[in-house]
Amino acid sequence: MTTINDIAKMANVSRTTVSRVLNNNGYVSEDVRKRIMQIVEETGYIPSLSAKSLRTKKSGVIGVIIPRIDTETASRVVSGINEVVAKGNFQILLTDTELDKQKEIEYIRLLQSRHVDGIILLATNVNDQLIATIKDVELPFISLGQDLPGVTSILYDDYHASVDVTNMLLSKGYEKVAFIGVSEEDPSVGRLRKKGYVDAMASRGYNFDESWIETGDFSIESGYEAMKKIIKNSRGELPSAVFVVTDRMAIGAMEYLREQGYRIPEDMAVVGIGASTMSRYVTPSLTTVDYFNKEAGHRAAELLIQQIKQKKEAEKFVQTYRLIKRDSV
Amino acid sequence: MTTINDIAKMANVSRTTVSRVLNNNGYVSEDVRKRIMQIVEETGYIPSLSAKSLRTKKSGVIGVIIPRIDTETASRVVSGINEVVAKGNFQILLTDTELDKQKEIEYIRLLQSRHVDGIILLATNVNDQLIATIKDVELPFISLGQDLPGVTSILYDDYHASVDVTNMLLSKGYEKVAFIGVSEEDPSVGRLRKKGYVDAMASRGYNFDESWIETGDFSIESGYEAMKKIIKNSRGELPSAVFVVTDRMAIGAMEYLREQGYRIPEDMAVVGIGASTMSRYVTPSLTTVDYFNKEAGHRAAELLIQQIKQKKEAEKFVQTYRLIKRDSV
DNA sequence: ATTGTGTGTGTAATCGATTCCATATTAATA
DNA sequence: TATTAATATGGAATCGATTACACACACAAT
Repeated sequence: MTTINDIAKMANVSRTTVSRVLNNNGYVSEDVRKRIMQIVEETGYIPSLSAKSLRTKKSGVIGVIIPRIDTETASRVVSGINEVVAKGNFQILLTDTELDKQKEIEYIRLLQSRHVDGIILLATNVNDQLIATIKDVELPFISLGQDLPGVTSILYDDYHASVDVTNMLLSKGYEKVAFIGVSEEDPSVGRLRKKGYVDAMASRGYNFDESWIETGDFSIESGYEAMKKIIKNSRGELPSAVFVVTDRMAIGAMEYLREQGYRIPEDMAVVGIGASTMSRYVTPSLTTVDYFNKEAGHRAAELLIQQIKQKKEAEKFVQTYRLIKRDSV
Repeated sequence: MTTINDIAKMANVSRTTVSRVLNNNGYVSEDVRKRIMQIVEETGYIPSLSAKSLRTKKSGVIGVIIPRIDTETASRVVSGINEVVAKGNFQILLTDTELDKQKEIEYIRLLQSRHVDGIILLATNVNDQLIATIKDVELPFISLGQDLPGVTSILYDDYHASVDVTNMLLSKGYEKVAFIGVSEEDPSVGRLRKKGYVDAMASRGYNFDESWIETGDFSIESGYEAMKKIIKNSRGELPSAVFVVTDRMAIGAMEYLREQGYRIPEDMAVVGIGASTMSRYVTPSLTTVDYFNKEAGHRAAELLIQQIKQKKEAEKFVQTYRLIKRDSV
């Protein structure tokens, strides 16, 4: 590998001058600049970013921590992040926790040791150790999708989206709305979305059966199983609609209903959240909520880059959402 | 940030000794080792990987170049790669070309300057400049999905998969098989898959109309448009089946057929490639080919890590595939 | 003639690790 | 007892960049 010293020698100047040319600062005569640039071209020299990073404490890399890449939500977010950071000549160092909470913390440390300029975290849970670690690393930090105290967070409006969905169902005359959620360890998807449902039901004076509420684990299969349980448990009084907090689980639920010969939406309406590509192409097409994941990624990246440029107070941003009405309701 | 020097000072030893403890090599007394470890714990010290990388010429990072993250194929591959490299304590530096050929080359250079230990490339095209660049960087390198001369490549068996799909359709009595492909600039998806179709048709003695062949750009919409064109162009003699080289485009084609009131598969059978999640949940479920993308990712990562450990000659590996028969045929 | 300012370039310290080499102590072997 | 080997530690060079500081020169202003 050619180094800055090699270039300097070949151009008969000091490495300082070469550095000046490369970084476009300080005074350099046009003559020398040209000579150096030519040698750089010829040799195909590329500066070592490890060395640069060691010296400048900046890496041009931003760390992204996600629970799983192979979900549409995550890949959309990452795509959004990438579009923005690439413009700022940053790269993404991607880490995937595979839903392991402990790894969220480990990876924050790891990214710190790699001198990333900032971190975007898609957390699946919130706990004190996590918050403490984030504080401790003292890096520009964005939480996407979970409200982390003291940390700039970009939030989906889980509560209101959930209220809207439930109200929409109630308004359409589906009085008996079942619910498939996820573990309440996940404050956004688990707790808030459920709270929205519960509150909306209560405020409209509908009482609902506990047996209408089931929990899945984000997978299609778990949606299928949850639907099965709901049907099994509620013999006698079948719900007329089911609100599922993710599209994938909703697809699973639909699958079960289809298998059992229930018509959607005549026998049971189904609503999901996520606006997955699939939701549009299943039959019947699935009513869902678009969370604009890619835009959230954009936003996160923009905010992070701002923070990298100058430190800021923690802020909270709530993304808009949009109810997409389709044929499953 | 605490550095190795701080630790050394606190423990009253030289930084050499600290380094020995941290890297578990050379002789260190149990006494000193414990003392150092305790201080490391207390301070939460993490070694600077930039410094380490500068000195050792290894970064523990592997570069991944993909055409788009927000496709199921790519995210599965990345997930597969991640599962393997994470075990070896590597991280992924992700770059997304957004289908820009020139960026493939740029990113190889960039990753080189970041001292990645190796690169996995999901190329969309093959050209001399690309090959030359790969040769030039002299890094462990894996091409996934395209056969790059002189480069270790993991290949999907596009040709035979395509032959099989076509034969399967012909055997089932669909004699008039239309085809929706992509640009032949993409040797694997564009050229090989088409060749498989053409050869299979020819070898069975079926002649086919050029008007049955259309080209899309991987998007669902382009599949829709291609299907529309085929139907429009072939008035009089409608094909009885359509072989679409990606699931997404196949879904688009199905959408058009449904809209126009054609029954699938009675009026027109449809086959895709990719085994996307969607393919299973659309109605009718889509017959497709599973390319085992995640496993391909595993394989790529394993090979890369092997190559990082010791340089090897370029090899070619062909992945298996599996025809998944569903209701669209 | 002197001082100041804008240019242009180089010397050397620095970032935080690893590692070669030297040295000291202790234990084992001849 | 002398010699060798194993164990334990430190000094200093090194990786490849950036940057504070110093210096030299040209030209304008005083």
